[in-house]
Amino acid sequence: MATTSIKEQVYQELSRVTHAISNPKRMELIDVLSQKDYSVEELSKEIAMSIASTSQHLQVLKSAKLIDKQRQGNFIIYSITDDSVLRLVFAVKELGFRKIAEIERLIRDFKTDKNILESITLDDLLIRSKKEKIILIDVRPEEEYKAGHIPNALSIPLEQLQKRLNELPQNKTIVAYCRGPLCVMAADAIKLLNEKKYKAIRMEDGYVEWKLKRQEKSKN
Amino acid sequence: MATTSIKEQVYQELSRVTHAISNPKRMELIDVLSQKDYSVEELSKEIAMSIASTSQHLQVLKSAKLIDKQRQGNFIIYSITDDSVLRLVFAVKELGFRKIAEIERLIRDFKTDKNILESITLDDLLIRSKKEKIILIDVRPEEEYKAGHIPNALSIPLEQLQKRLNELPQNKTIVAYCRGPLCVMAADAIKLLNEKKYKAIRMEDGYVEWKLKRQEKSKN
DNA sequence: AATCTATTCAATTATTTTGTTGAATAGTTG
DNA sequence: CAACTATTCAACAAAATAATTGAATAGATT
Repeated sequence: MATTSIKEQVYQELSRVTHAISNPKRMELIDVLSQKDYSVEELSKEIAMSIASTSQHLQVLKSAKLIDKQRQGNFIIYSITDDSVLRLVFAVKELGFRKIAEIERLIRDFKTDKNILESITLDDLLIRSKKEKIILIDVRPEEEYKAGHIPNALSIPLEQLQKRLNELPQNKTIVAYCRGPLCVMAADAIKLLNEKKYKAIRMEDGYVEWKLKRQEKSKN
Repeated sequence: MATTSIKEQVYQELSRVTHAISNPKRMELIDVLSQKDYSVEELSKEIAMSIASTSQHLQVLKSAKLIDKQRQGNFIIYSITDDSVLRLVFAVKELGFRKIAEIERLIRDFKTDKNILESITLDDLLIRSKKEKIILIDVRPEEEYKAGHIPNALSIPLEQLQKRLNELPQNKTIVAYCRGPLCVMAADAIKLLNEKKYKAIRMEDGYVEWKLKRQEKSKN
């Protein structure tokens, strides 16, 4: 019993995984990388942090095997190692969103602030789309859409929405989604669409949530 | 943009959850509590740490809403708040066991050390039990068995096994389980049984793993 | 081969975390 | 209601973490 037991060593190693996600910025990095692979420079902009610090956080994530890297020309591109990382982050959010009162309050404030009166989930979308014809739009950057999107979704990045309004029918319900519950893009899209008298609602879930849900269903 | 955005605040709050499980001892505490509710004193013994430190760790887990407490007579009994905590820990292990080479090595050493030549999973058990009659025994402390166990399992705590050998048939396969992959109890039981010429194998999954698997199936 | 540039490393400082010991607290039981 | 005891708090020292700046590195391009 002089040496640490194997059990303790395993817990020690496991805590490297949890330590890696125990920092807000690193969690945000994983969230961004869940949408699409990115370079250090792009990630640094996305999480509003110096390149050196971003790189340092990426090292931590890499050593915990949560992300991989790969050179592409001048850039080094980081990516999520596999879907078990998505499931881990999903489990954290599932717990946090439901149980931490402070988070519930923040999300409520967020919705009030963005004037999000109505929003639906993936399940709601499925049910509604059986009753009526729904136009589903993906307002994330086109690159993220290309990397993967919900079937039948139309790619209309937020910054192009104003110009491309004519592609959308006034008489049908439009559902917009982006990166997920914490992302503002879909909310901004809804605001614009509502001003232009479209019938538009936000979906909180994004592509990653859809992907995880689909996997779960196909497993049984 | 002077104040931190809501998104940042949410990540900050979420990181309290991940921070709570980012410590080996706290992770072990959750694992123990996953089996059954326990008092501070009992937990302190179980994780081999001073009562004051154990209590301190329990505070952290409580403030992240991972555990609850409740007084029972002279004792304060801690418990897992709900199954989303089990799912979170499961996700961490799923990732760690599969991806961290160091953990794989430790588990391999553990099996070699304990001379675990053969071990099966829950899925294997299901398949095998359709072909032949299998005796499933739960070698955890009786209290944990009472708090919940796999259906049709017989409770034979490890320390009673020697005395109660006569309850087990020599001609059938015996499968023993305990708290899960990191627990030594089932391995010790197998060793004893094999010495006594029983045909016995270890199941790596425990009650918690069974519970999660059942939920997943019933969801779809 | 030399230059260019994205990325990583190194050193530093302020802050946070961990585990101990011993004292304080609060709730129960006789 | 007094004594008891499990639990928590407080204070401390050692260790680890986070973010910055500026220098070094390692590929790619010309």
